[in-house]
Amino acid sequence: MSSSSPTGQIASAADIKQENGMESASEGQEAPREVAGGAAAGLSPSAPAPFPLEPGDAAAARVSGEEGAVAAAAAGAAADQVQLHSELLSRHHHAAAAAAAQTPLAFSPDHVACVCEALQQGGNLDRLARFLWSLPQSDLLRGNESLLKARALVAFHQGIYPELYSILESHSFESANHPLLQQLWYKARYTEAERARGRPLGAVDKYRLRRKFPLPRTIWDGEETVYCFKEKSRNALKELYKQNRYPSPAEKRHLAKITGLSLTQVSNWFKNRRQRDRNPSETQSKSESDGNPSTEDESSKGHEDLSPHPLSGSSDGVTNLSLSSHVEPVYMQQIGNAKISLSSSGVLLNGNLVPASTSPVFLNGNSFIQGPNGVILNGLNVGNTQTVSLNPPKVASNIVSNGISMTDILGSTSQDVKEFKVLQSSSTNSAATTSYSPSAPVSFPGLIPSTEVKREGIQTVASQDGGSIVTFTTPVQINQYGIVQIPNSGANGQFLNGSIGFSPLQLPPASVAASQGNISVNSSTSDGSTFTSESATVQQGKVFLSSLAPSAVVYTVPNSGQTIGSVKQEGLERSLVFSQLMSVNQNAQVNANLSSENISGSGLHPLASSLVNVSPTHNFSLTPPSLLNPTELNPDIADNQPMSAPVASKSTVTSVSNTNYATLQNCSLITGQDLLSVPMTQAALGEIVPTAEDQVGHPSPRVHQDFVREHRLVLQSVANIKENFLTNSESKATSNLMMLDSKSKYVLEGMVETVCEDLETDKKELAKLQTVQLDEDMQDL
DNA sequence: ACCAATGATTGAGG
DNA sequence: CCTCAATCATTGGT
Repeated sequence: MSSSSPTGQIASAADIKQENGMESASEGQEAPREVAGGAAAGLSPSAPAPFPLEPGDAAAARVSGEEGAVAAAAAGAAADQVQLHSELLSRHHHAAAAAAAQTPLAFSPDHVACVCEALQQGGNLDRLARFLWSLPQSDLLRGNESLLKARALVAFHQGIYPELYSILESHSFESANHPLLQQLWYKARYTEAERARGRPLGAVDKYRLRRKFPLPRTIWDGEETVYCFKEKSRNALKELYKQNRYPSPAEKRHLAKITGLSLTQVSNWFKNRRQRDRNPSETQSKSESDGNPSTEDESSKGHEDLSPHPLSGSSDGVTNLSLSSHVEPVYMQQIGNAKISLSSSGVLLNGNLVPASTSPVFLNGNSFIQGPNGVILNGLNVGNTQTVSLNPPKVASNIVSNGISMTDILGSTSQDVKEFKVLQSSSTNSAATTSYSPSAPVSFPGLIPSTEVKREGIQTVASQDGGSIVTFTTPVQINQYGIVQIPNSGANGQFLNGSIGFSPLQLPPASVAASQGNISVNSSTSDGSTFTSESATVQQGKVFLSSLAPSAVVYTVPNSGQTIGSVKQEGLERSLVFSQLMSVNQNAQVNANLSSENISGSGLHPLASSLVNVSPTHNFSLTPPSLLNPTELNPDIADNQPMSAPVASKSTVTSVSNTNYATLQNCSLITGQDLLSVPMTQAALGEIVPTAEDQVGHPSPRVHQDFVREHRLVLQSVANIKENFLTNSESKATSNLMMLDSKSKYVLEGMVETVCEDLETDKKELAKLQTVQLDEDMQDL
């Protein structure tokens, strides 16, 4: 092209502003876009918003900066290649010599890269072009990213767009280069279109082009965005908004940090959100929050004032979780690029960000499962517009989150600021832990980037009802919010494996599984040093509580008194809802209360309502305060007293004293209709209730008390269980089994990972873990 | 092309 | 610097 166009031309600030309505947010947007992992780009074409343009245009400006010196020097040298050459050679002649051996040119790839970068920085594309021309087609340089980038720049500069596209699509560039390359990509498209059209493009035209030519994954992380914000960011914002419409600056900062958005964006978001909530008339929005316009947080709005929630007071941040009982609008939180919708009977598990705040509020609510046949929250809430508030368990001051001292995280506590820090106390500093970077900041509690966790394998799960076996062919994934997505393939409910990771400071992870009247609640927690997980499942009116970990919190909801619209499904015979949160302390007891009504009515088996009551003798620091705010449920039970609900007459209760903690595996398996299986790996628990043994036997697997430190062990165990499950189920063709499959392990990982703030690192680490796990699975199979 | 949703901007007020 | 109200611009759907 005309040499007159400087690098900056790629996108002038003004230009950019026009192209990007959110230009002011560019700083913030840039990051998010880079980070994410990708999910099927194909599904959602939504390309990231117009890039931030910093890089491109900034180049010129930046020249004067730190890099300026280098760039200038290099550019100058470029003017005299020979000189530069000799300089470089003299300085690195060893490497250069090596390179020289193969090519006529005495540049080592590093040198070339250096020069390319320098020229790019200097904006001297013509010289860069000449320099590139002078380079040999050395294999050594072939994969060099700097060189490729330079070539792309030159191609753009010269208007050779096909080549530009080719370059951009042929090499996976580092995320650091994405913004610039994305600009090139789009700008080239615009230019092409403009030429073809013979007139300047309007904003809409450019938008169409962006949609038409989505960025190749080589220069885009694939993170899906909606209106420029990533879903996860949006969810995080929503979560906080539910609790506090007026976040403090600290909260905003933290939110900005975890969402990757800029502070301005966060502020704008809240501002807009408030405004739009205020006058719904003008712009009814809010609908999107949970996919369910009708319910959603409207409730909160309705009765809540606009003032920020105290969050510390007795009210402790109230999270309003409202689930719609509507049959059709099954909402599934969108994760990554995959949009999975559940069928009417589907179960939805939506784990949202669970903010851990230093203030006494921990909501792990927000996660819910919604479906015509049942609504389940991370163990929290069920039913329409129920308000659930949980008090955070008190945590010992010495809690460390994977290496991060609480103090750091809680530093702002005094300000009554809810910091979203997630603490992962489990496996504290255990060096054994394979892979996660302890120091990494946490982005979302117990979550794993969806892309990381996504599992494509086919999950076979037998549904209870009708004994039909449902196979999941769709990927199940857990996203950063700990959301477990399980595509619901049929009319019959499926089970969900929960185990949504909560940070230790938060409520114990509770996950729920439900299928046609079956609910399983799986929660895991840790008490600083012990990582445990419990699970409770209800199937066909049965409840399985496999183990209680210290600090475990369990909710129970006697169905009897409660009218939980969403939970009581038509087709659902017996539904169990845990509405009551109980805190478990030393003598923690968890009682699941099943309403006989539900159970009996459906002609369940005797075992129909079986409970496992576990009382860990373990002493943990978490104190009572973690309760479910019963206000709407059972006011009388509202206190931190461990509550034991009356056991339904028909229910069988098994109680187990666990001196230690339960392992995750306990909850990995849920047996079929007549079975109650509560595999306890702990010796103490050992012989638990193998009710119907013909069922999957229990894998009892090797449970390691210290599995806490060895995630892999745990994972492996899970794998084994899975295997067993499969085996058994096969033998019993029709066996109705429910299993919390391997997904749980991901959850586990996620919990561990929670501590990591550095997504990049997380991903890598996770990938490793996952790989290991997969390998193990493969072997097992 | 139309429209709704949503992020950003602007100006006023505190 | 923050919030609010009004409004603009982009995005996403149809």
